[in-house]
Amino acid sequence: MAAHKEQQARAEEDQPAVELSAVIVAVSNDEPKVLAVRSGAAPDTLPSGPLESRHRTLEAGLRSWVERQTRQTLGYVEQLYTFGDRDRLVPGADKRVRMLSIGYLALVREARPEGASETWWRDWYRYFPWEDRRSGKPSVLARIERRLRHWVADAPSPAERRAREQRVRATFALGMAWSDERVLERYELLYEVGLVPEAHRDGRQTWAAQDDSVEGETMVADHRRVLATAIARLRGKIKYRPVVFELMPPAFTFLQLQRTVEALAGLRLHKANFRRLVQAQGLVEETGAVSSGTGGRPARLLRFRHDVLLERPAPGVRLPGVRRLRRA
Amino acid sequence: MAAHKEQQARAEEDQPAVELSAVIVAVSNDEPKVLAVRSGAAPDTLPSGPLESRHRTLEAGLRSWVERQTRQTLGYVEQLYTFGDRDRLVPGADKRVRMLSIGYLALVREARPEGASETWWRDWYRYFPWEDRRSGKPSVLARIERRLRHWVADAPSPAERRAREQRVRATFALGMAWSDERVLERYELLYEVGLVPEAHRDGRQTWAAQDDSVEGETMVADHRRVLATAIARLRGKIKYRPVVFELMPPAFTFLQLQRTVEALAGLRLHKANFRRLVQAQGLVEETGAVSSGTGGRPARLLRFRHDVLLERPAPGVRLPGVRRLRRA
DNA sequence: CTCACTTATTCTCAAATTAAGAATTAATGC
DNA sequence: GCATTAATTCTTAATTTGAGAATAAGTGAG
Repeated sequence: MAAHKEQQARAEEDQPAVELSAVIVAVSNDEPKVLAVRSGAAPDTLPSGPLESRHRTLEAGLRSWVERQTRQTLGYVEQLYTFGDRDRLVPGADKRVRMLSIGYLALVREARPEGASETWWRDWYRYFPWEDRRSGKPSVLARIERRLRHWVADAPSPAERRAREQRVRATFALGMAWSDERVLERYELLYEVGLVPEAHRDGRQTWAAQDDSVEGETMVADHRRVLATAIARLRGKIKYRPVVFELMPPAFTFLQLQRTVEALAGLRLHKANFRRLVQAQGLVEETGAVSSGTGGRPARLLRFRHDVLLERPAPGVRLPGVRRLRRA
Repeated sequence: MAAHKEQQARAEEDQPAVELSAVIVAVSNDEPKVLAVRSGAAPDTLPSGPLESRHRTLEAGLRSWVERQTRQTLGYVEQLYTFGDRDRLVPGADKRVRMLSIGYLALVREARPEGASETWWRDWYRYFPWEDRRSGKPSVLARIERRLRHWVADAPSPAERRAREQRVRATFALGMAWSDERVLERYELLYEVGLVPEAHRDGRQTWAAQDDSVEGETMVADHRRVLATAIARLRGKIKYRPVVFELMPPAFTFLQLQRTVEALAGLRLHKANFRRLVQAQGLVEETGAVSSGTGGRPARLLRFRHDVLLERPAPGVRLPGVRRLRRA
């Protein structure tokens, strides 16, 4: 078929560049950390590397260069998403080559000292300060909400106004329950409205002015978007698969587990109910030992029951109804 | 840096081929259908096409050739997974080029007559007969279970035996509750044990002999695996996002909606409870009209409330506890 | 040694949600 | 008008949550 041959030829000349990039997550000191690469004064980037032909699978390729480059041994690894908009150009290429980037989420058990290159563990809430509600509504949110309300009020038509209003309500939960998983939707809204510097950097026409940007550190290219995707995925996943345990040491207390989940979800949970839920699901068993000085009564140490992975349909650390803070 | 330059060079020579492939789903006559391409006597394939540089986004590229090739207008589209094991070779290429295939799930509202090429709507349970439990346990399962039990008994060591046992229990629910979402795990287990023809075709050393394969039509390359990924994703998604409505006509009855969900999940649900759940979530509203002759009392017609998309955190058609069939 | 303090662990109880099945309603075709 | 077929509404028991109180077991100061 002529059409087919033509397609073939076109496809070949298009040959996009392919890279693997990784959001590598650890939790230490009850804070969620992500591995970022810094070079000079430029914004942070996510570690990324080439796809080499000697690796049989994509995941093997990823593990290989990450472990070489960052000296981290990856535990759980999961493919996130393939990013490939045409604007993601290979920097410095003479012609417009599409950059395909296959994003991965990886969990590692502890934040070891940084690797060889300029690689650092950074609290992920630096990039998304509005996502951390563990000690009540963060102050950035007041500013964000104010600006979004202006944006809504400024809509060109009543229909558009309603649309904007609903979008803001759904993502930033004005008046309704905050949904910890809407990380990407929230970031995208801020981008479209022009409240993050990336929007201006990318030359978008936006409602907000350049210096209207809200707090939160930016990243190179669309890396902050990739990170948002990762956080959203992880926050969703902990609820139906026992992935938190990939971030825990071999033995831990209920409270440590709870703090880790809270760090990821950006929410505070009710202690007694959390315990009951985890226990009821049979996700853990006691080691017999107790933790030494945590200040008060010593806590029993737990370990993850590895057999649950094979045992039941799909257990996960469900969040026991978010604890309502007495007063904001 | 020398190392960097070397990497760059290596990456270039690796240049993998990239294609987009689609699992296009519709439900008609209460059966889940998927678009498949047949050529001659070869097994079915999923429709797929090249990534062209003129499209700004991957999704736009996908929509473009699917709509050209199959004459279907795609509604909801979501990226599934990027498949890129090195064994997926470009057929007929002289050297070993890696084939990267970005899989998409697309939902269309109705199964229109097939397009130009040899494209057909096929019941997805042809490929996965063991996934349909709407009228009780399908008969293939008896055979599958028998063989898996043998495989367990045949383990080389007690430890391996236990591992196999747990894996079988978890996926095929021997003795426990069936999990509709474990489609991929079940397929992969059958593949590894050698109970599907693909395993032998791919030249794997397996426990089962070639003619031990269980019922269920095979597909070219790893397409059956891609389809399993799609079904699993869709079965998961309907529970927390209102995607079923992408498959429904503009007006429908509760029972039609229920039958559609059942078709996807491969399970029967409790009628009254399903209704209550959907209603309580405010996913639908009455159109005012009623359906004509469905045999008995006419049902009120419903439409999807489009505003819920923007309104609440994450509504989906939750499955109201699977109805226990009185006796198997 | 005892008290104040801190965190762990267990209990309680009301409220909300779910599962299952029965009862009631409204058509259709003899 | 009656039998049949579905749709729709109700009922009831059981289970699961959400919230907070009560109790237990350590530590360090005096």
